[in-house]
Amino acid sequence: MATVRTEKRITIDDVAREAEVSAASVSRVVSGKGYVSEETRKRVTAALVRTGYVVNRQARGLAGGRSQVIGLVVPDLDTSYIGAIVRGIDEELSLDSYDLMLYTTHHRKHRESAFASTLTSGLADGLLLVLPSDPAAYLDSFVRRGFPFVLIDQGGFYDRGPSVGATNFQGAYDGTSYLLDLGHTRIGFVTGTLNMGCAVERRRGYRKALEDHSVAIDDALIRIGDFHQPLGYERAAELLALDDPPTAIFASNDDSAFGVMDAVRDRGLRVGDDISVVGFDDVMTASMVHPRLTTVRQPLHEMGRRATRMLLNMIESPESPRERIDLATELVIRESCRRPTGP
Amino acid sequence: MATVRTEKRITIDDVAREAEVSAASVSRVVSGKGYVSEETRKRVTAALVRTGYVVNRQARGLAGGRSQVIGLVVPDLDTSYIGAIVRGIDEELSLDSYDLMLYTTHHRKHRESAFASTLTSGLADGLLLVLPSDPAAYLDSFVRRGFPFVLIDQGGFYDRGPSVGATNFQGAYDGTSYLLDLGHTRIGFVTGTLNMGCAVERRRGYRKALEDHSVAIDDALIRIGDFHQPLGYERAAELLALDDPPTAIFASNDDSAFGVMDAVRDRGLRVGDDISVVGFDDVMTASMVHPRLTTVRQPLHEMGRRATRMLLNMIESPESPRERIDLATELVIRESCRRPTGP
DNA sequence: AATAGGTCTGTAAGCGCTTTCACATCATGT
DNA sequence: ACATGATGTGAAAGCGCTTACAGACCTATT
Repeated sequence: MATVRTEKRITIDDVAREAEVSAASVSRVVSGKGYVSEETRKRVTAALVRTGYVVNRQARGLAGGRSQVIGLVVPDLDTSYIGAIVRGIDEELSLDSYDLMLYTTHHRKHRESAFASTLTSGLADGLLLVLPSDPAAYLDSFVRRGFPFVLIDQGGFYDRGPSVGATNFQGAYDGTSYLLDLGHTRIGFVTGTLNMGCAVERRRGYRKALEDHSVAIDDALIRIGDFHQPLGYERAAELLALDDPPTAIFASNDDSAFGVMDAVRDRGLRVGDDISVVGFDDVMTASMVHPRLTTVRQPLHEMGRRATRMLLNMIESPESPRERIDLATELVIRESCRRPTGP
Repeated sequence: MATVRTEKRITIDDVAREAEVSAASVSRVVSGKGYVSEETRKRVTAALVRTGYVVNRQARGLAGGRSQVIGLVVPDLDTSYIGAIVRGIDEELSLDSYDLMLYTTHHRKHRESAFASTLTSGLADGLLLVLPSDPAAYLDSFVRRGFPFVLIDQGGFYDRGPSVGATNFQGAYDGTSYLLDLGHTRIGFVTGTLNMGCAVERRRGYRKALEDHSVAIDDALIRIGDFHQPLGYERAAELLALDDPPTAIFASNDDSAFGVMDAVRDRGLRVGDDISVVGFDDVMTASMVHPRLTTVRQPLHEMGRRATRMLLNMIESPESPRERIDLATELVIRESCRRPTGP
């Protein structure tokens, strides 16, 4: 007898034979479009169950249908920042049973464009880009070719495509204002990577808040960071070593803020009591460190969802208008800030 | 004039026409298999460049070739633990220009099997599963159908498939021994999720080390955790509230260890000086907390790479033997442990 | 000189699906 | 009674690619 090696794959024709209808009818039942009589639907559904049919996505994609795949390009997977966004994307996608193709650029720009061409050549129906390093030429080509895409947290550099972001300026403004209202006047600021729009916006928010509260801007208090903990530590250490050190430090994201907290502690000071610290993002860890970090919450999860919903809409109805939305940030007050102790 | 809406997609026939050869020849040049004369190769290559052709993966997949996609199923993306593994996978994959299809189960088991059927129905050439919650029936069906897959860090529950993991037992043994050698005899242990093989193995390593050092096992010192920070905090708090509290605590992973550290601090004790803490994994943050965490390093990145390489081999040569490998862990000594202070 | 085999190429047959299209059938409005 | 349109169905044409397959042309080997 022949050895049973790989069970034969069940195709739409098998189902059609089983239900004694044409493959076209099966297709109509499965995809839910076109006219099908109640009778036929029943027969096919039964046959579907009996055979255990699973549609072949490749064939479907090829035949002109959607591939039901969307591509996601992210810089990396190391931060829970990305994790939160992806969770949102994921949720929304599974609602419409789309699949996710993941591309990690690791900040190497050439990979972004390489992915772009693969994905648009039939593999994906649309593209989500998180923090694209420098919204390069390929985005324009998407626009030209009418290929659906949405930028997430791209922060203002590329303005010809739909995007969802957060109110970075306002968030930083709020965080800084909170510190000012507490009575701080020497507030250090650790920026993010300044070739990213959001980082620039946050610095702008910080500046504007000081201005509005008639506090002079001291450039010595503004240090350039990179959104990561080690450099946050470094910058905070520099800030604290100043002759006239700040009484509070606002970091451009939580990761940096954790670095700042470490630096404060390593200098023998207490976070909160001696030096107030504010972060940005509100990643999960922010509420787990001690003292729990006061931070500007970005609705990352929601950003993921909204971007996905937007993309899915664009795919459904290509004529829908391209939006650009910024979700509201929110100051989350915890225990890392106090009134400054008088000299 | 007709409006230019979407630039016509360039197919293999376009290239063939441009190079004045048959589509078959183009295919042979692109895929690099079959005989092609130098002359033809040149012509085609030139045409390829001129037209900017990108192969349509769906069509290639359908036509019987590989889809050049591998599926990855992970529980979530919140931890840098997964991030490290994915980075390894990613690296190895891009070497062979494979693409990654990502599925996040969020620990919901039914999603695992749903993904399994989608992926195996033509979408992916192989599957990588990180920490499959409970290596269920679908794995058996993979085996039966000869569908290539590799389990990552699955830790011993399913033994019919190839896998790559780490020496969990030995790692825990080493960590515990280190603490014992330092002079600790009352060593608390916070387990991971015990329905996971690795968690069980680590507990076993802890026990064996005590045994080998002739230290009695006190079950009151073993608390069940879940690999996450909050429960780590909880369990450590319980441990420290004991009448005869431990002088050291070994957490089954770094995340829990961070919780333990917080609990120690919140009880007014110093990590290291008063209570030694050891973790497992060596995620990036472990070297960033204060004091820096002594931990058992798992080569996560390497695990990702090896698993991927293994999978790719299986895809290439289906007859290659199925391996099960465990990569060595390594104790990384930092500042979170001291000799116990005598009473 | 005859045969064997390697090299190279194009034709054509699908892969599994969706989607016209043409053709039935049926309820409705006049 | 008839046109009208909505409803339902299957045959067949691809989607863009890979891969036998067959034929043509070359060496080598007997």
